[in-house]
Amino acid sequence: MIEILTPKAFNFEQTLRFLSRNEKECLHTIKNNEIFKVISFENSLVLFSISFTKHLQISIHSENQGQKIIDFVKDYVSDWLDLKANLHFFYETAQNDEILASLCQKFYGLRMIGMPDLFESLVWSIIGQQINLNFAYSLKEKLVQNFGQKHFYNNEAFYALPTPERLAGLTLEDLQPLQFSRNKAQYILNVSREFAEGNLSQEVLKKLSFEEVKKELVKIKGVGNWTANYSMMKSLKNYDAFPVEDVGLHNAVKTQYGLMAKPTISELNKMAEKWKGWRGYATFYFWHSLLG
DNA sequence: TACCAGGATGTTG
DNA sequence: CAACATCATGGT
Repeated sequence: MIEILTPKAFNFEQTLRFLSRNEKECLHTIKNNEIFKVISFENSLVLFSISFTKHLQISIHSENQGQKIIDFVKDYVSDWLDLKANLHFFYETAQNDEILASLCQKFYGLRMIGMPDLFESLVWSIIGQQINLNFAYSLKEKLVQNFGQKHFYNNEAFYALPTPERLAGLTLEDLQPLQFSRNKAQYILNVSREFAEGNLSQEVLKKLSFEEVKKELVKIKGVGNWTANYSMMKSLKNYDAFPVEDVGLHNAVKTQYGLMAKPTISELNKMAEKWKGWRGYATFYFWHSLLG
């Protein structure tokens, strides 16, 4: 058993609530308050699980339990659950906005559940463009089950995202029967090829400034402002990345502020000035409010 | 049936 | 830079 100490402001209950938001989610599984996930490490799959009693307990359910794997999984979990952020500064900023402050109180200790793998967040956000979330999960499930990596444990299948190389080798005709629109399929192929050919990598982007990273991402046809900001907040820990075009955010803001209509982009940009420095984190809290 | 859904691209003024 | 048209799939 591997233990990861958690900061004071850490709420495992809300973490589970977020990770359970859709039954079709196929890149992790939750059973009895334990989170299972398969990730790829040095060309092999590693299944691990996370439970919580006072602190996080990690179990690795693969043959290889070497120290390198343990360290890799610990880093992954710390990144995924965003254990290193200092929420104090976010909550301090939130005091500028009564509505956000009340969400912070309600969800105290909720951390921005991310996607440590940039490729995953790009694929997922492209899938989610312009369609409802439930259908998006359904598309992701088909993509993963058809082209992803399968790992068996106790006669149960766990899936990992297809590699960029696997998806880069596909054609539109492979994806359209799965109900991907032609544009959506093409956008996913575009991103996959950028990664597979080594034109785009998380390591290189980490060295660039906020604006430089966004510029690199938006170069890819199919990645616009929303997708770039989504991936930057979920994978690159840009806590101020702000997907202002997000319909879910619009709905949440309308509800939380009691507005008659959804805010326009420019209205929302103005409102979000109060969250500056933490606009991505604020967005995540508003999204969480949609779970009811 | 028209409109909406965790948008993006391209054209036009 | 803003406003619009177009894309294209499923749900209500």
